[in-house]
Amino acid sequence: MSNLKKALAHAQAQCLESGSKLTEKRKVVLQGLLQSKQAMSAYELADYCRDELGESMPPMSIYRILEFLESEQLVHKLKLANRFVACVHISCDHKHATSQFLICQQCYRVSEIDLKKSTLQTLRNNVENAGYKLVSPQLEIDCICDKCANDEAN
Amino acid sequence: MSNLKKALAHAQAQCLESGSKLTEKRKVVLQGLLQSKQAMSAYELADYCRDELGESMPPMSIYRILEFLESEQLVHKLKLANRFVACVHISCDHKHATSQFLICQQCYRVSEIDLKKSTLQTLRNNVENAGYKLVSPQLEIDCICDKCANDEAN
DNA sequence: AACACTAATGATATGATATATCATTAGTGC
DNA sequence: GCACTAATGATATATCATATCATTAGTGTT
Repeated sequence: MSNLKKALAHAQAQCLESGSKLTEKRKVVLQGLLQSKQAMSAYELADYCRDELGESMPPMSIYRILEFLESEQLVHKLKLANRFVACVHISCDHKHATSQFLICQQCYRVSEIDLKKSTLQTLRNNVENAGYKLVSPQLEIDCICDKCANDEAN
Repeated sequence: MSNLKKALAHAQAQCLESGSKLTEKRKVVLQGLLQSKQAMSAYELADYCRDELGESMPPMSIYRILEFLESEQLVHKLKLANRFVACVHISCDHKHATSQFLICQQCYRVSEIDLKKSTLQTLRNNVENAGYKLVSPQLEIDCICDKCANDEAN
């Protein structure tokens, strides 16, 4: 079974478990994100689904579906880039830790890596000392990927 | 001398030093941000300047001026919120460390606090291990401020 | 003062991201 | 087959941002 199929199967199972449904359209959107090498905007994703996956949907539907997928933790919204990525842990069974997203500001390639508990704890302390509460400890960081860095150098 | 005046004087001095000018309009925009309790979008700031400071400017000018103020490190752009804040260190003489921004996602109140060197180093290591380079170590975090948290509870 | 040069701002158009709202269709249980 | 709810479509519009060209204001030179 391909990674893609495995991921989609996992997604479907997870939706079932949470009492929701991974409809055909939702599956297509998720597939689009899974296939993409980069984070995509809703509009880019709409184009991709239409052109590459033969499923045309209005942007509004894409947004709604992304919202659904986010609520199922199958997709993450990156506020720093106004773009979306599939969760890398989509095929994992265990609950995953808080993520840290390294976002190439040039090509929108993204790495989702685990945030260490100790680092998270440090951040949380900072936040509370300042009179705030953490909402989403999702950490997004502006980076440049090695590939783009090399391209720039040349 | 009021804090506001002090900050503006500092800003002016700093611009002089860097060979640029804090024009009247730029000063007004900066003043708007300094007076505001929250981060503001460019359009909100345009309204504020017009309504409260009697200086009407097209949004395009606001964006340009914000870009200028950013380049002078007098203002920070918060990508997480698509909004702008005045730098809290605007009246400091020393170079300040990397900042961490705690952003109330409800009212856009923002705290700019220092990011500890050790935390920054940890993040930098994570990033490099994943094949990325840090671009802007400015850390923006989605929070909720105590006030909004209390309001919610009631 | 007249001129040339550059920096700053204005005006206008448009692009990109996102949300609100109402209509329609598809699925589900009875 | 009907009633109900969930999902999607259609349309409009809000919100954030940039591109581009025109105009104005400041500066230095003569």
